[in-house]
Amino acid sequence: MADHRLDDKQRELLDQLFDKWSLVVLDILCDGPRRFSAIQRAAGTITPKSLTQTLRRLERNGIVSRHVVATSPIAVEYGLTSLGRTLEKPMQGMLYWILRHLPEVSVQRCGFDDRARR
Amino acid sequence: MADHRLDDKQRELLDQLFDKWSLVVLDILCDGPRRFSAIQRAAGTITPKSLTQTLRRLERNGIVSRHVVATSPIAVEYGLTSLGRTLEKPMQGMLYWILRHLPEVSVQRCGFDDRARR
DNA sequence: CCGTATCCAGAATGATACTG
DNA sequence: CAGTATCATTCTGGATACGG
Repeated sequence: MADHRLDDKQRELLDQLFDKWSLVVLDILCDGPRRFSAIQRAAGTITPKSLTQTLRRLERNGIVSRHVVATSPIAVEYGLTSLGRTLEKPMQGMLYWILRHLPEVSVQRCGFDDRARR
Repeated sequence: MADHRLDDKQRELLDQLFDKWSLVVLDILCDGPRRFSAIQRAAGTITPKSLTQTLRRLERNGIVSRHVVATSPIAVEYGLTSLGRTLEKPMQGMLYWILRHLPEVSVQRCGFDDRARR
């Protein structure tokens, strides 16, 4: 494995998957389809503008689907596509790493900052 | 699984691991320790400033180690720490996803853009 | 060789207000 | 409800030049 090296196209996609909100939104959608406002609430502090942007990009990449339900008032459901679901496992791997190793990272940071102060 | 939701600290770490260059650099270091200029060459177009920034941050997070060899001229070797190596598998999972699914993503993009044009 | 310093353009993001 | 529009600000990263 690893005879690769990322080219520009691949780095672009990487950037889009790992921008400020994409992973957070994807993580939410892993639990099932959600409506715009539900995602916004779950994500914490994201503004509607940023959320729209994030969802559009994920939709464009074929990872998220957008379904309009013509009720009144209107409802829009976002969910993972089949392509999006293939991303679920590797993504959870990364998120799990964060959960598991953040404490150790915090320790390392303190050590680094102490050394830097001297 | 997945009773979590990322808090601010966790999102911060996520942002640092997935900034423009971190994954590229980590990917290079997976193959073994490398010197500053070797990383720069392998990464493609990164400027020394950005590379320094990326390496410092990874070092601060305890993921990358920096070792100065007092030859003349000076040499500096960067490598993964033991903590960094635990990140290798999940990271390769993501990179592999990119390699594997980029073609499909490209197709999806074209479809999306076509639909948008109308 | 391994960086740091400075400057700067453009992208990303937040705040806020408004619409179908 | 599900966004869009606009403005202000911050943040990122490239270009370039220089220093230990």
